[in-house]
Amino acid sequence: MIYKLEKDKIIVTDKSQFNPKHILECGQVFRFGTDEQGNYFVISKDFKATIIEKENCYEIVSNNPEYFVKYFDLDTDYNLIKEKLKRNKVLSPMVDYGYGIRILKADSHEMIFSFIISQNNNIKRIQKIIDKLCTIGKVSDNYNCFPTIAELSDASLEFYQSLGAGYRDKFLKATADALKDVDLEEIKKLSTDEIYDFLIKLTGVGPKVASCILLFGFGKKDKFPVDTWIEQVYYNHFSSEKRSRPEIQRYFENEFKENSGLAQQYLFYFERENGK
DNA sequence: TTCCAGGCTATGT
DNA sequence: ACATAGCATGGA
Repeated sequence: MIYKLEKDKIIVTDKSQFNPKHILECGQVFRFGTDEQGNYFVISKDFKATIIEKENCYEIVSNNPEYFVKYFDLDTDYNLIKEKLKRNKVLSPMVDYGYGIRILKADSHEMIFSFIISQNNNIKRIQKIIDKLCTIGKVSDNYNCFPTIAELSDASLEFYQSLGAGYRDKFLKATADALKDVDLEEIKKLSTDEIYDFLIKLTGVGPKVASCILLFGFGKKDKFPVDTWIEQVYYNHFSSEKRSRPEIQRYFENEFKENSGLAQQYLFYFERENGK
């Protein structure tokens, strides 16, 4: 057990496998930042958490501690997984570099819209577009909740065009319409392959975006999304042999199996922080 | 100015 | 099934 759950906060007692900078800046979610005191905060769905560093622990202060225990995957021991992954000698130093990364259990429809926006885009602009999208979400405290599917499908094409999302605006509108009468809780009961087939039919969702949604929004930790950064880290550190993105994905998923998603995050974080 | 960013759709072969 | 042009926007 790496945490204690209290009424209004969580105490994370193992700093070796929980680091807010690593967790939030490795690109799995986009609604985060630092406050005036330099504390990281994150907004997910309807809830907000602020992470305060103490000498021997982190305190996660939030309006829903139970939600954030699941969100930060605190019942999983990442040190065991890290030992397994470090058997790969190329990955090993990258695990040490991003030692505090955890795979977040984010909201599924929030991930669908977030990663449609992410395609062929940069993280700074993705964050700005998502912030604007959230202005139609209800206000809680001093922040906007992520919009519900009803709010998203009620929004006009003109609204989506006002986000500065470029050509992705019509993808967002089409997906909002497609999800209007879908219960994602029912989709979650399907197999991974069946969920993938459902996701990839959505306009603006291809193999990479679907893999990200499965990994972060549906808890499918055996998925290894391949984007430009992963392509780069593959050629820089693993092989110079030319492979397509689906081939690179299969290569890594076969190498890292049920922990592919976490391995992918170490690689992505390392390359983004250290690559040019 | 040109290139690139957590790629996808549409349209060829 | 695989290859590639075009795509909106903004920052380096």
